[in-house]
Amino acid sequence: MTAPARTQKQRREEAEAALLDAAAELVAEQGLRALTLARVGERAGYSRGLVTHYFGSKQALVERLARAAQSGFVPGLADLPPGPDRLLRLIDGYLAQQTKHERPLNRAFLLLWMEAATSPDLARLFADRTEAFRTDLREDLTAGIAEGTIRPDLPVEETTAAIVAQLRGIAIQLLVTPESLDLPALRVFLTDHWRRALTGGGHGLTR
Amino acid sequence: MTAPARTQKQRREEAEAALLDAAAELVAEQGLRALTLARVGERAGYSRGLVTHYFGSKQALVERLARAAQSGFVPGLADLPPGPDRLLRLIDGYLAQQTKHERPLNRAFLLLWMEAATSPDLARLFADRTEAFRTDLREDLTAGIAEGTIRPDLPVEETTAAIVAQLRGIAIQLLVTPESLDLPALRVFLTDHWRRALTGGGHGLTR
DNA sequence: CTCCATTTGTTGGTCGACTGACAAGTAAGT
DNA sequence: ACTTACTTGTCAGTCGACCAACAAATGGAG
Repeated sequence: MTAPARTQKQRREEAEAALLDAAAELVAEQGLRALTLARVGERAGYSRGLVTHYFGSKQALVERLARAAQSGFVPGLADLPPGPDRLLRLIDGYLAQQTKHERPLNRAFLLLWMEAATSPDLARLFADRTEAFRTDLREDLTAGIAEGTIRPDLPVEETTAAIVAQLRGIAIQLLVTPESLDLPALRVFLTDHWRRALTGGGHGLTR
Repeated sequence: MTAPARTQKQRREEAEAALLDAAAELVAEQGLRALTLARVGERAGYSRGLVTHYFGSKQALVERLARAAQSGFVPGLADLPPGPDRLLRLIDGYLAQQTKHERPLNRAFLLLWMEAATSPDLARLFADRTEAFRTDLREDLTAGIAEGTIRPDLPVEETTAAIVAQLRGIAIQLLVTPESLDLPALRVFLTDHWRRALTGGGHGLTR
């Protein structure tokens, strides 16, 4: 056997990825309470014992999953310079992301973040992600203030907190009762709403 | 025994209230996963069997608890007539409520609402409450538009959704990492923010 | 290159703990 | 007496963890 079908490294990585995918799916579908080691293993196409063998414990699996779930970003924003335009596109992009049959990791992120309310371990993990989110917004706001396109008396900290909370609040409401929100209309409304709020007047921001 | 210390009705009602209180405490502390029939009974000062006897099943207990948790209102608003002032006080009052070592029912409400994301039964229960919340806001907005204190082109539906989501998003963030938010500053910011947004200009609403 | 000892991947059995439900029993109120 | 409040015993199911075993891959010695 000089040329085995799959090397050990491959086998391990494939299995580990499959297990994490399965875990994300389960959380996305039914929340943490549906995440049992047996289900993860079997949905991934393996046996129930493998998860423990690789991740050590259920808690370790959840932590790994939580880290993996934090990678969700709004695409197409990296090229934009910080400023109000990027911020508005971030808002719009975030909301747009919630509509498309959300990838499991997207749903899993929100559900795990909610679980963090009653789990200090998770809370610590998610603090970073939230802070990174707010940091991006902070950059946009300070850049806008510096270039004069955002009113200088806008409270930066409070604004970032308000935006993050609003976006996540909408995302959660969409999880609970999707039909109670008109997401396309909300996208239009919120971009316009924040455009007005940042400039301080009723005028458009660009042009 | 012609004069018993407590009548049967009293005993039942006391016990039932104690059980519901205990259930709310448990959910507030650790979420639904900590809500076991045995714990509820024993924390309430009874035996583990009583919960089933009164409520029939765990699901029935959770539903009762969910209904009880929906009674949280911002006090001191009933006397105000619908309009932007009442709306702003509702926002401020809602946020103020999140600071004071939240009564268990307050926390329990949010946590159960989050659980509703992965539990259709709960989702149905909470749809009403959210709708009632939004209805109040709707009344304020339409009244303000009618009396001319709110800009007439404000999209009412989207605004109510945005406010509810924002308030709940903040409340959840406070549950997860309370220290990451400056609540007093947020109260000031948000009332001012919405005052501006409703009028459409940078002017104050009253006076 | 090949064989074999060793490591690593993977499985299924099993144990102890916990949980919800129920039923049979005791005590208190009517 | 009889109903209602309340407790205790118990059962069946589920779960996380550990373990012993088999299978596949690896690497070094001949």
